[in-house]
Amino acid sequence: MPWLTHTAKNDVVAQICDRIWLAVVQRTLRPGARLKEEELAEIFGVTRARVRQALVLLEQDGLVSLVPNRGACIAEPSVEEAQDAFSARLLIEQRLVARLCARVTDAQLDQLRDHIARERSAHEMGDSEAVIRLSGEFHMLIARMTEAELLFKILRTLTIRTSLITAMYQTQATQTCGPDEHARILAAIAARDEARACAEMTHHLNHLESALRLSESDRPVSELREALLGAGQRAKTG
Amino acid sequence: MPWLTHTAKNDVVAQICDRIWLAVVQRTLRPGARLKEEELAEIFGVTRARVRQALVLLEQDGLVSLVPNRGACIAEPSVEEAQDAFSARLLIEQRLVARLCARVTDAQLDQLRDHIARERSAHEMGDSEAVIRLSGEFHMLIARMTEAELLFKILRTLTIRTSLITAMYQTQATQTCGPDEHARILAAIAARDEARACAEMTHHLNHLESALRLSESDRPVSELREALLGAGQRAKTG
DNA sequence: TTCAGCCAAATTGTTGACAATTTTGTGCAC
DNA sequence: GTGCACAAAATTGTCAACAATTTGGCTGAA
Repeated sequence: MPWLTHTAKNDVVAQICDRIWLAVVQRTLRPGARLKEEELAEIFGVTRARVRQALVLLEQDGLVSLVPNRGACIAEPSVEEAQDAFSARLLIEQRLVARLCARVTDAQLDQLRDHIARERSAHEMGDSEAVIRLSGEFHMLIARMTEAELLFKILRTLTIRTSLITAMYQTQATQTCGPDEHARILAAIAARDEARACAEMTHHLNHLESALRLSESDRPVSELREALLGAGQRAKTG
Repeated sequence: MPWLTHTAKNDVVAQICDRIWLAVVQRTLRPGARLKEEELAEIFGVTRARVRQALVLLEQDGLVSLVPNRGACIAEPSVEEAQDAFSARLLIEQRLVARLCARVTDAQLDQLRDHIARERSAHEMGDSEAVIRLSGEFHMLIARMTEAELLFKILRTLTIRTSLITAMYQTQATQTCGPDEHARILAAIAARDEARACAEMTHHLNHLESALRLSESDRPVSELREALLGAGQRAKTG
């Protein structure tokens, strides 16, 4: 079910990746959390070798940072990295949505409509896990429909990155983007209006980013320095 | 020295990756070539585990295809995949070069000039290995200078892909792009002319792609079917 | 008290042997 | 001679024990 899955098969390693990713976006696993191989191995009922493979894959996706001889932990993307990720994602998704406008079929439009309906349903039922999953899946669905395999792959890793970033920098205000903006994107695609679709996608991603604490003024106290120097010092450095 | 290197450290695995990549771009290892783990392990004087790690990384970069229980071989990107790769690379590099125009320093310009000089030198001396390496490095240098870490990473894997594609589909006519087009790109960057820099980069990449046998009419006879049916049959199928 | 040095515990990295799978080769029936 | 079944070889996948590295605490001297 999860869309993150690396290989299509019933791969144990891919399942481990998915579970870790899910724990991160659900904020069960906080950024910086230590990931001990043996512990994970026991949790998932596999050997350490499998866990190790999963960690390597997750590092490639930027979800965990892997330091030689010192183990793995959930990555802590900086504000700059966060902005980079959104910037890259915008570039890719603009291209994807434009491309889809030119080639989308009616069947695909129905599929997208169906997906948004499911998003709405999950939203109303308050199933936050489904909301998160489906929300990401919408973007991946568009990517897959464009049949640009490479951009699809790139977007997959970028989505993983932004998932982590969202989990890390999110405010109480906006947990996830509602399905409404997705609907607007879909409408533009259905109208085969490239410019509008691009604009809606841009708006959507900018909205997503702006709902995070990425400004200088109110960063989260995740960084040790900031946290320990306290508010008094921050005025000086800023 | 090689710019492909995955991790900055003196990582044995990264070296294996580089050696394999180099063998591919030098056409010593042809697409489709079988990569037996034990064989590689013996060649590089390492254990199979290391080779395995390298193969996983190379698969992520699209240089080798890895089939469960059936081993690894040099990937054989289809024409569609080749076009996708160039298309994606164009998208990324346009962005990168535009971004660099806005932030390039004089020192960086000197560095680029110096690089092109080395390209020229290698070109004149007929050192084809250096030409290939430096040619790729020029693009990576631009990417690094923009300080967009993510786009840099993405471009790295795209460059690996296009290296393979070039090796696979290249004609006798153009082995590699000469340093002249790089010089034109640099000139546009030096003039801080975003539009022109983009255009030059676009021209350069299109030139690179158009020098390959990517058209329907004359595909390489890499596929077994094509190769063994012979020219007589090809007329029928085409 | 403080800090360098050192030892012990915990954790990661590596290896080689073993299991599972696929491929290749052989023989038998038809 | 052809096709199928079965066995043997080659190759990949997995594992658990062992080695190397780091971390934290302890001791003892300045």
